Amino acid sequence: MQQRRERDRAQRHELIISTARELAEAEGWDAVTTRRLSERIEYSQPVLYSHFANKDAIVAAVAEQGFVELAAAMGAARRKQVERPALVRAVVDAYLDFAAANPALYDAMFTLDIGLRFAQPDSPPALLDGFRQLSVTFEAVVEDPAEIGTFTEVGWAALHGLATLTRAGRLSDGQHEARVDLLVTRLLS
Amino acid sequence: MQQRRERDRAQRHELIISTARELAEAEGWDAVTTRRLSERIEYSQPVLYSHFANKDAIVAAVAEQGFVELAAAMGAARRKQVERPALVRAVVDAYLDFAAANPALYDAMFTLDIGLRFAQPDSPPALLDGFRQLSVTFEAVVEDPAEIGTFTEVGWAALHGLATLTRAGRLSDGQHEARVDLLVTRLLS
DNA sequence: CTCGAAATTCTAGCACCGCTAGCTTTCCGA
DNA sequence: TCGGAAAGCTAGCGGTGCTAGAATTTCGAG
Repeated sequence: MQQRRERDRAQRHELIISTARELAEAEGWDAVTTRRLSERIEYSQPVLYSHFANKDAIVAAVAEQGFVELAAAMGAARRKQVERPALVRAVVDAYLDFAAANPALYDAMFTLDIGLRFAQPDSPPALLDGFRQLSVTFEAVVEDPAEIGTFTEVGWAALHGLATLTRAGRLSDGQHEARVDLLVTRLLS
Repeated sequence: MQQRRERDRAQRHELIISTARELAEAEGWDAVTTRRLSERIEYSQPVLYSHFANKDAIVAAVAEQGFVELAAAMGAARRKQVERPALVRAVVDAYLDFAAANPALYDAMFTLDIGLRFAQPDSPPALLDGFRQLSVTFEAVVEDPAEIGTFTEVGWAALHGLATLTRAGRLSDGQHEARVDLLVTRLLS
């Protein structure tokens, strides 16, 4: 009985997150208002606030889901390729494809920038996992092991820059392959 | 007489832009509301709308100012250094220093992402100028001239990624130099 | 089965947002 | 000095995130 209630509550918690995500992906984050969101889940606004401290916390929950999925996508890509040059390329593609396929989700993770810190006790494990997926991928191409951390950060920054500038329409169309080729051959090999 | 009025009007136009910029830099773009802005310039809200179509147009005007200044900063750095490795490094530093020194301005240029397109007739010349500053800088380090455009886009993406991730506090502290070194030696040389 | 406290949910409202219709004031040439 | 034009303001619209307090539902004790 008590458990039944907690189960229902957890279910509604997830419903809020998935509904916010769908609405954002369909119409952008500006369309995700507490009114529209509460309407969609068929509860009143205050119910949202019994699950989350504020709207930012809802966005942060969506972002965390994104980090889990991004880490999984890179992990899957890594497991499919073992040879060196193809491996790096596969993970890079996985990252950029993820960003392109889930623009609103990627916004929640990076652009909207709720106060999610890295390398803090409160930062979600998925966030560190994603970083580690990149790190392990680059291990093969960097000589000095002490350099891996820095190398990963620079590689990640390059990927993030490509993802955001592409989304903003600020890079020339039809040159995507050429850019990724250049990045992988010059920086990541 | 008529001219006097036009001069006053142009002056107020600039006042709006600079006030918006100062307010954003001091308290973030969330604090830049039409009410607070009109209060600061000591006119009522509708006056803002006699100069700009909407609030986004004000942000876009600030962003354009940013593109002018960024292009100038890179140009100045380029003119101070002529030797090859130091040249690239100087321009890269100029870019990252600019982003770090003017976070709200950089947000207006890239993150807030008003509908500013690149390579369109309506895109401000300063925007193309900035791209050209990078392009000219990289000319020396890329063999195939046909590759310069792609090379510039990738280099720019890496810089943009570093700037945004650094601002968000998502890269490890105290490793900035190491990251820039790595980027310049591996990608941009 | 009934009652009443506790848990849950909703209504209604706050202060703020971007934006604008329409009134009031100021300007300036005839 | 006057009157039309230009300029600026007040007040308000529909929207936002968020919340106090009222209304409802739940559910165990008697």
